[in-house]
Amino acid sequence: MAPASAAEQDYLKQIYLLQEDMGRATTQMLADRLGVKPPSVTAMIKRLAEDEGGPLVRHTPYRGVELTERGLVLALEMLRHHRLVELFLSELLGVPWDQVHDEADRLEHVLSEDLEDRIATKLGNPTVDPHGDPIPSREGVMLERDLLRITDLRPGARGTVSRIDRQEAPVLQYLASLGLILGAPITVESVAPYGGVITVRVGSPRGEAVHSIGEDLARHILLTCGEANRNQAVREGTE
Amino acid sequence: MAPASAAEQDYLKQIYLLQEDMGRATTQMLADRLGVKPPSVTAMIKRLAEDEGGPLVRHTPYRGVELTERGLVLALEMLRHHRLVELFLSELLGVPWDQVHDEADRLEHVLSEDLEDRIATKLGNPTVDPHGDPIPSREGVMLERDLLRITDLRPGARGTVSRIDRQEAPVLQYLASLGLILGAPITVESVAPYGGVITVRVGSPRGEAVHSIGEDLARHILLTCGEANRNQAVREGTE
DNA sequence: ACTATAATTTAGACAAGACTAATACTGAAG
DNA sequence: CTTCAGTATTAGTCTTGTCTAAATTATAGT
Repeated sequence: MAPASAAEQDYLKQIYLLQEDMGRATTQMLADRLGVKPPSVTAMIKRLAEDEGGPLVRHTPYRGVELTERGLVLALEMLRHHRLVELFLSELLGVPWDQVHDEADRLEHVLSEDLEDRIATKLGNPTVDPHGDPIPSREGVMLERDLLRITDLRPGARGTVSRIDRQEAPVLQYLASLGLILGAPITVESVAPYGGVITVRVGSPRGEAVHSIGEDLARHILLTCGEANRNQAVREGTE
Repeated sequence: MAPASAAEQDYLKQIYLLQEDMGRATTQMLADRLGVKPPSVTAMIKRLAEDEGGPLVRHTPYRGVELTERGLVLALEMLRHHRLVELFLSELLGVPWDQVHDEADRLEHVLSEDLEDRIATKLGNPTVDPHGDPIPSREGVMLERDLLRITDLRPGARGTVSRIDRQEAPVLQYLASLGLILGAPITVESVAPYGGVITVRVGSPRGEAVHSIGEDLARHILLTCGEANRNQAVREGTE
């Protein structure tokens, strides 16, 4: 549909992800995530902003960048490719959890529409990937799920790990070693008042292991919580 | 093992293929196959010849180019990737046999060694791809098969289609429409003396359709022939 | 042996993407 | 209101891989 180089696709995807979880995308943040120096980002943004066939991003100098409608479509297409491939590798080839992300990062750019469709069909048109991240539909729509970050719960709250919003293999390995994998039931034991440390019990309500997790990491673990917990579980200040 | 860009990999693969089926690789032939102009080929050959870490090709100006040991290893690795992917797409995702080539051409460059292994294992370490082309082993060894080109048979000879040495989708579609697919039994009906046209009967010895095929195309259809046919089937001049 | 044609290579240009060094802007603290 | 630290941008360079136009070499035909 739209011809964009692999590099352009990477930038668009990353701008989308930053908008989603930081609220905005700055030159610096993009440089970090893409493993590139800031001037390279500025240069690419310029190219994306004056793409023949319409701008893919809107750039306010010194103020950051945001996707246009066209850019969003391409970003979501990449995200769909990426997450479908992750699930495909995991389900059909047994690639370990923590490795699918890196493989998918390379494969996503060379996936034809036809192959995308075949993979989606083979997997039964899935809506989430192996990390619990939502897979956009062909039309760019993602399933809304009512998830809460561990950091938004108060002690005593319980839930099931449903999404992990980090992709670095070592981080995922570490979490898995604590039993923090998709579907694991957990209970928040305590939240250190200023320390930024959260203690969770992993497994059945009264069994298993208890682990302390830094706030930075805990923020990326999302849970589904039963109705019971939902109302009073949210910390103040989150609204 | 060796870092080579996608473009370099394409050149090495194509040089290998040309050496294999033309005996040598010239600038022009490479330009045609790679969809590139001759000066680009010369430039790339120069780069391949003075690769840091040892030359990948040997170039005799105006005389063509050939792979070094190092270049051969890389070429075979690409060929393995390509053919494994073809089979994978065909077997596990039902991609039609005339399309797998083009998909594989893009995927071959982003396949990790780990993924290569997983695919090979999943497919039972296959030795031929959907076109009957041999898949090199991890060590770069290919199964030797005793195949004869249709053009090397004389009238009356019989055999089974076992390899088709063309990859263009329209050509493959055409052959399939004549029933010339892997495993089809055929009989050579006649060979026009100077015309370059060969007539074959497709299907059981006395049934089915008869088709005329140009020599250029027929040369790319390889057969397994029973012992009976083997000895006297070979045209003179082939040794 | 000589010459026309075809194939090859050289020369020089360009686009994509990245980098470093230098400059400009923003925002927070005094 | 000024200053300073941090972030962003510009300017200029490099590499990869491609192109066109021009020059060179090989080869086939007489």
